[in-house]
Amino acid sequence: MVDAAYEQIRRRILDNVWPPGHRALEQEVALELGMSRTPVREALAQLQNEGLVQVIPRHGMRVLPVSPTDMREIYEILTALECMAAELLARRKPSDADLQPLMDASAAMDQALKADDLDAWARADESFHAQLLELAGNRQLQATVLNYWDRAHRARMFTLRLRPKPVHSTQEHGQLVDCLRRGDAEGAARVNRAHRERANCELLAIFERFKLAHM
Amino acid sequence: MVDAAYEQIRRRILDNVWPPGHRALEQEVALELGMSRTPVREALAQLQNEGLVQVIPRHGMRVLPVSPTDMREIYEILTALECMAAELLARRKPSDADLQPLMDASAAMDQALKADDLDAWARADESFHAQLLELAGNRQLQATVLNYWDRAHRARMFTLRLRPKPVHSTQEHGQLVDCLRRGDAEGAARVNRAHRERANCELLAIFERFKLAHM
DNA sequence: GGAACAATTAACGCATCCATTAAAGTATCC
DNA sequence: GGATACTTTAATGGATGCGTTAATTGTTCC
Repeated sequence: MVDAAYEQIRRRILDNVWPPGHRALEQEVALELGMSRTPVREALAQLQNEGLVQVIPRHGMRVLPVSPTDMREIYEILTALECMAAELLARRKPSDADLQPLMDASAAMDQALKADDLDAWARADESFHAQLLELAGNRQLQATVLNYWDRAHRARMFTLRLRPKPVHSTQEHGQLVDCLRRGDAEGAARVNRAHRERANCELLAIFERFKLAHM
Repeated sequence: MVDAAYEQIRRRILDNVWPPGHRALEQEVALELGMSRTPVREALAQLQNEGLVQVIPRHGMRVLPVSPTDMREIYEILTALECMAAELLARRKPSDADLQPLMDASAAMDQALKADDLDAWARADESFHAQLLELAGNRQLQATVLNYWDRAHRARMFTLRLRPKPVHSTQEHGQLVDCLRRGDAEGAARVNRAHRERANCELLAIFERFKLAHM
């Protein structure tokens, strides 16, 4: 039941049903989820150290906003970790069959872009990076990166429609897959890093411009 | 009180008072810490997703061993994140005053090595890396790295007296500080990476050799 | 009228309690 | 003698209750 509480609260936050700044008492959350305070407490504690909410004694929980500073920090970390994932994968000399999921995701991104379906594009992009992590074969890394993705998720969704069409991404993903296929760890890290840094720049610029500090 | 429980359990684990594999029921832990099961439960949940214990329904908690695979994964992550920290710090063009704590820690390591005091050396080494993180100025990074350190702590302590005297480390730390002082981000990352990879190799080799899989 | 102090309310943190369920032990049957 | 089914035990997860404490409101004094 604590899992149910965790998942439901997490979903509400990620989907902006409970927007940043939203407050609720333990009791209110418990009532809404149809359970007692105990599992809610545990779920909130969990979400707190994942950085999604803050629990303030006597004031219940508060959905944490993501400041531009947070975003910068998170993207710095994600860049480092994902480059590492790319490098690890390249070192394993993956076969084409191994890389198929990545190519599928790339193709899906392409198609979504042609169809002008940004949501589908975002899903495919996420899938690409998830597959990359999966293939890198470091479970701890995977867990950590997934957590940071959660933290950045809302901001990404906000900027999705504010930034130029992600035409570069497909090409860059292609380059990355090439490096991986060649087992070129250095290259994979470099390409992925460039990809990430460009994307991060774009995002952060929009973020600052729109003064989305209140997210 | 949940904080007290968390700290006490964590200490017992890190100090090997409760060795890897140690089991205890919630009730027993609660009794030992002089509190009820509720705060213990919450502390254990926390420690579980930090990777220090596992909570098995009906069998209480179990102190998690660290397998060679875990160690490899953890060190991979730590390498990536610490290189990033070095790079970030170098980019900020730190003044000599900023870098003073690092040089102090380096000096302490030197001194401990001369006095043949491995524990003091380990503390100074930890302090060096902690300062590096602090100066890098990314809070999230700091929290994540500290967590991974905890996970690797026991293994490090075990290998401390099994590996050759860490004479290289001082020199490498010196090189790193030089890069930082010059604001040479690339160099800082490269030096730190080499430093980490060498140390990791040593540790993992010992780890495998002694079949410390049961830790 | 404003500020300070007191009283009341209510949210939280922990303890306790209870229902559920899994594990262990025992007895019976093959 | 072994295996299966049933009983019993005990640990857990969640609910509830209670003491503590902080916030708010009301009252009084300046």
